[in-house]
Amino acid sequence: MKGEGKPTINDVAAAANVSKKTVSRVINKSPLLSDKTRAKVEAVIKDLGFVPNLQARALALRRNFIIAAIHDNPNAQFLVNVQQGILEGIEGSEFGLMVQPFDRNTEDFEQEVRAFLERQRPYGVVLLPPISSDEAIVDLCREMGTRYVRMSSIKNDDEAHIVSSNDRDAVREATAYLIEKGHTRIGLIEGPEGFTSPQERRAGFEEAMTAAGLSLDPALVRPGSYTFESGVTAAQDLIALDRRPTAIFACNDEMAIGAMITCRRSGMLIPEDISIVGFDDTPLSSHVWPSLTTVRWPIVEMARTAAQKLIEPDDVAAQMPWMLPSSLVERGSVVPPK
Amino acid sequence: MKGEGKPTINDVAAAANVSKKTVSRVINKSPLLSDKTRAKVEAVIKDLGFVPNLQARALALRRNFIIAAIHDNPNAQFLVNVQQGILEGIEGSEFGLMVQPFDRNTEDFEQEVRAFLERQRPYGVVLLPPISSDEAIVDLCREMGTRYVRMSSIKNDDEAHIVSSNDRDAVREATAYLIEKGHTRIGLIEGPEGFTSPQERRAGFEEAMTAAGLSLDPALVRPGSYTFESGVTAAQDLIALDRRPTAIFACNDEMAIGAMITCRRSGMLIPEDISIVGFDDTPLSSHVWPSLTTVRWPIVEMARTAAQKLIEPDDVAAQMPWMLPSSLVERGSVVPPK
DNA sequence: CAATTAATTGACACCGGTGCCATTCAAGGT
DNA sequence: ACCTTGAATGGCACCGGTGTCAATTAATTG
Repeated sequence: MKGEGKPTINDVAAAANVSKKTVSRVINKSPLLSDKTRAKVEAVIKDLGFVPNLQARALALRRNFIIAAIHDNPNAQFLVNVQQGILEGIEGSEFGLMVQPFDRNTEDFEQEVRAFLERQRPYGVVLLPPISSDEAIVDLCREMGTRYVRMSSIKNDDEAHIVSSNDRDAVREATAYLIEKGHTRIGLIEGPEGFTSPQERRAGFEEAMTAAGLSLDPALVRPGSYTFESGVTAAQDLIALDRRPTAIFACNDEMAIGAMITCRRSGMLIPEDISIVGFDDTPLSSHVWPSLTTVRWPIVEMARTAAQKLIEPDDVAAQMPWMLPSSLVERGSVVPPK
Repeated sequence: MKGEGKPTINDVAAAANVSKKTVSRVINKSPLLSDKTRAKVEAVIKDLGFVPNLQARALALRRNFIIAAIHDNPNAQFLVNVQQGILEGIEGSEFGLMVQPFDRNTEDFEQEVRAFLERQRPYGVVLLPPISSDEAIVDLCREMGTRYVRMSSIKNDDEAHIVSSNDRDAVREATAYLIEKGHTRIGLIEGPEGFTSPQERRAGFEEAMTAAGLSLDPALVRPGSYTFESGVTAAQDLIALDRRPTAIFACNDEMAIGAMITCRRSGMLIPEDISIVGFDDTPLSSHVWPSLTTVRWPIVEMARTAAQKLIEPDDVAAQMPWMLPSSLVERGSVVPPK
């Protein structure tokens, strides 16, 4: 083991006077190995500063030590939180995190994903919403034998490869909180159609209203698209009503802040004249004035769990929780109605 | 090439009736190959859907097809922009993007970086600020023979491994813009000490003031730490002065918005009573009211350039630009003073 | 104590490519 | 026509690990 380069398994084997296979067993924590040999080899490994070459292992094992986060243009804060969570999940392991966005609007979107998976052969992939609800991609993972976990808001099939948040419960709780404060005319700004998460949020809202014996006035339910502008538009509609709502629940923070600014611009005081609740707990929500009461998605926890499920064996992964709780973050944008 | 698994170079070689080495030459675009053979092999590759195994190549070439972004807790938007840039830079290549944050405050920070580099052996790393100014990490890369590019705001030595933005020019331009509008008493909210980028920004500010024959009133220069709160504090100081500034230049958007909110809360109108300019062009800056005039860092371009420099040969990389222009984004927070 | 059986360890091919050098073959020089 | 030279390919070891199965050694049993 003279030379310049990093020591290899052969150097270790020679120095410890054992076969390379035995060294391999040590670094793989194989149980069929005498404690004496293990100790001897470990000492040599430490002494030489040996680090197993992941590329060689990847070749032999046919799987790379990489977890890939596959996404389609989610917002920055979300993406960063997911990355943080995944990194927490793989911390202490040998895995690395690879990030790969795709544009679902291109013709050969599926081909691109396939090409990526074939090239980098990640050990597992975390599918971020909204891509996580694309069944074609899930099929692709299955077909290629790539482990995957979907981040989503509901468990839409019986498979184990999913982590979710209980948006519905959280929104029910948030709405109940408004009702408890005394609000009865509550506006709802919805999310974009065709996705499960806005549906769940709306369902939670309805459940809370129904449970409290309140009727659902269709005039108080406005469409939205998760954008600031759509929050503005929806809020303009709501405050133009004869009987304005005394509170608004917006299905995400951006719309909530759009609504907040719109209300204020038309002379209303927040929260005195109208209470507002958002969803997501973006950094924005604590920077606005008054700070926004909102629901916090357990994004980091979900991502961490997803990553852990990927690197654990199937039987262990199946034991792990798949639904993590969202929680209400009380700030300054809610008071009882006048 | 019956079987289940993906076709390998051997399958291609057999089907094309050439040696695997020849196939290797084709996929490496080697020039010493007859066009006829190349065409034949390429047809077979396409026919079989052969994708070279990057892990095997990584082993043989001793370098992984991965570009790693190494950072220490930068903000979310910045991080995402960098990722986007790097991904643009490696688009069309076989490279993947790996993201790895480190905590510079831990004892064995350097060891962690080393362990990461030894394990994953990325082909190249992009060092994000503020980690990019850590010479120990740069030395580590050099020692390990890992290619690297530093994202930073000035070129502090004669090496080629750097991409920057010309903060100084941009701030000079932005300040000149304020002066041109008629402002003469301009407040400056600085960035944290000990980093090069705030120094450059301040220098640009001073250059513009000097060039316009304006003196630099020390009372108008307030410290800041790039946080919302520090912007609030600095603005409180500035508007408490007997002769208030008619404009404020904040070294980043967060502080600018902190200043904006502080001014408004003490009854001033923006921009009528005071003009404000920020730096960074965060999404926030177009969401506040009035929208913030700011300087846009060429983050995406810098990251793209950095990635391209990594995957190109040295002589090509040396030809690429290393300083990209920041630019002033005119919005609604600046008008001439009353 | 010999015969089994279980626990350790080693030999060797193989994962799928690339580097180095030998070989083949057509073209150019004399 | 013979020798030289260069272009186009092939052969084979090697990158640094792992899987399979055989070999060796230790422990157990009748």
